[in-house]
Parts: sequence; C-alpha cells; structure tokens
Amino acid sequence: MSGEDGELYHHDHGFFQDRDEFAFQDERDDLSSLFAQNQGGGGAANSLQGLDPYAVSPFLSFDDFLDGSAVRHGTLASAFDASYLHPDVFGNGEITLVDSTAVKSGNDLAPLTGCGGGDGTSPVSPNSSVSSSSTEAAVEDDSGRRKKDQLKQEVDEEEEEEIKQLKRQGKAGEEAERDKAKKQNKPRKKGEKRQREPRFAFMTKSEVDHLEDGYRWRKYGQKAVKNSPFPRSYYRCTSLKCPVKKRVERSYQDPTVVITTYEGKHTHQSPATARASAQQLLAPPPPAAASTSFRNHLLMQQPRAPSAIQQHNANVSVNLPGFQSPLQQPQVADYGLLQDIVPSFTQYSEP
DNA sequence: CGTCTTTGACCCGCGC
DNA sequence: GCGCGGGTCAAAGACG
Repeated sequence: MSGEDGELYHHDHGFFQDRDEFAFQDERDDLSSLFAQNQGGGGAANSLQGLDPYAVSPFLSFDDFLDGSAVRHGTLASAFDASYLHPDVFGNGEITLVDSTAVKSGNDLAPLTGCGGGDGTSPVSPNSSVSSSSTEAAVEDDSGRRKKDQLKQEVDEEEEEEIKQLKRQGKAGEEAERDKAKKQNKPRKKGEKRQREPRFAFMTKSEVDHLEDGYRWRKYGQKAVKNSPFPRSYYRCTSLKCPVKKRVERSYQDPTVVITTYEGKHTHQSPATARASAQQLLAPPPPAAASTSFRNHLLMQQPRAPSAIQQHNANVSVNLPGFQSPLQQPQVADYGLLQDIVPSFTQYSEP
C-alpha cells in the first residue's frame, strides 16, 4: 500500500497509548461514549481530552469525517488508536471507522441495516461506538489502483453489455468471457479521473468474522495480511451490478476485534429491509407488536435535531446531519457508502 | 442444480 | 528491473 498507511498508523500513539483506554468497552459502548461524553465528560471521553475540540465535537458528523472539513487528517484515527488495525485497514488512511462492539456469534447487524440509494441504513451492531475516523472520499491521492479499479468497473459494465450482445449474436459465452478477461488487462482509458468510493470501516468485537448486515455477500478472495496471523477476506455484494465490496479481517492487535471495511454504495435495497418493508405494507403491526428489528430500524433512522442533542447529550452519540428519516427528510446528500452505513448510527440512545 | 467458498494464479502499483 | 504486497479472477469443490 501507500506510505499513507504508515502515516495514519503512526497516529496510533497519539492519544490512546494505553490500550485500556481504547473505546472498546465491551457490551457497554454506544456512539455516545466518544462523542456525547466528550461534552459531558467521563469515560472514554477522557481519552479524547487533548483532541482538537474542533476535530471532535459532539456535533461532529460522519459527513465531516468524510469530507475532511472538520477533522484534521488522521486526527480521530489517532484518537481511537488505529493501531488496533493493521495499517492497511485504512488503505491510504482515509476512511471512516466506526466501532461497533461486542457482537457475539448469532448476533447480527441485519436489524439495523438497510441500503443506500436513498433508503440508506447500515450495518451496525446494537452496541456501537464510534471509535475512529478519517476521511477518504475527499482526497484523490490514492494509488492508481483505485482509479484503475473504478475505470475497470466502468469498462466492465460496457463490456458486460458487449458480451451480452456477443452472446445474442451467437458467440459462445465462454469466448466472450475470455475476451472480457483479455480486455481487463489492456490499458484503461486515459485522462479519466474517477471519484473514489468512500470507505467506511467499523470494528466489532465478535466471535464471527463475517457479520450479518442484511445484505448478501459473495466471498471472492482471501489474502494473508502482512504482519498479521489473520487473513483478510474480500466480499462483494451479490446483487446484480451492485458495486459494494467489503473486507473483513481481524485486528492483529486484538484478535477479538473484527474490522469490516465497506466500500461503495449499494444500488439496491437491502433484502432485510425489503422484507421488513413488505411486512409493513402487508400487515402493519401496531408499534408494540412491531418486531424489534423493525423498531430498531426505525429508531435508527429518526432525524436528530441539534436541540435534541443538547437536551440529551448524554444519550445521543453522534450528530449525522443528512442522515435523517427518509419520511421527513427526503433530501439526503450523497455520501456514497457512508449513506448506507451511517444512518444506523444516527441515533442511538441508551435507556 | 444453483449458490457459495476456497485457493492458487495473476495483475498492478510501489519502493528499493 | 525486481520483489513485495494488495486486490481480483476464476476453476474446482462443497453444500443445501
């Protein structure tokens, strides 16, 4: 990877030199542990003291993380001890990282997940806490690989059409596929700058590597990670034409921690969400009878007004402007993947 | 039989 | 130029 890995990696000694101070507080954490408490003091917030108050504001949003407007590069990453991650987890160090802790086997993220493209919700465990963040989307200085991949994807779509046409024309599908494979090795169109997909990572204390998040994934690769005994798995969303990928690996520092990195934006509805929505349409249950999953889903999508934060700063964790209930706030800025992932974090309060 | 995982091969960018 | 490492491909096998 690029040298930026190292850059971010080095941040890890910034604020959390003592691992025990890290945001993981098994089974207790929520997003507020790092943001609201920063306002109210105590707990993990203590560890945030010394952070640039602008960088870690209780009103800081993931949006800000992504666009880099409010966070100095790597600041939060340092705050949350990126050393929990293999340096490469961050790619170039521009990634939004959220920690959702304490997922045991059997737990899944599905109730809290949704999908992008407008109805975005996201994978998150019920016990979530923001752990670290840095932006990725705004910076266009990654290695050429990403550009290449994006170009490749674009070209692939054209080629798929081409292949379909060839098939229609009677050319053997296998041959067409081979043609495509050859094309993949030829130089890409020049001069095309493609925007990178934002990546969004979260850490989960989990016994299982691949957490259920409501989407269907196909594993397409696994690689040994340098300096880590744990392999990294590569998954792709199985939905047609959905570009979303995710990488799953265990922290080499803390094997109980699973790091999931999402990349891209779902172009379809989450199967889980679709099911829930269908159930709602067919037989809308009274609130009391609604499934926990669905209620959680709705809860997670409630809009949050700043005033609410101020009034309930002990409960509300992270302000995420833009991630508001689709019912009330149809205008959601396009934050790519983040849009898919973050709404689940937009409101989480403890009883 | 369709779907998914496994796994070795391959490609590419980067640093030396 | 070469080696390394990350990421992807795709054939083969497993599974339900």
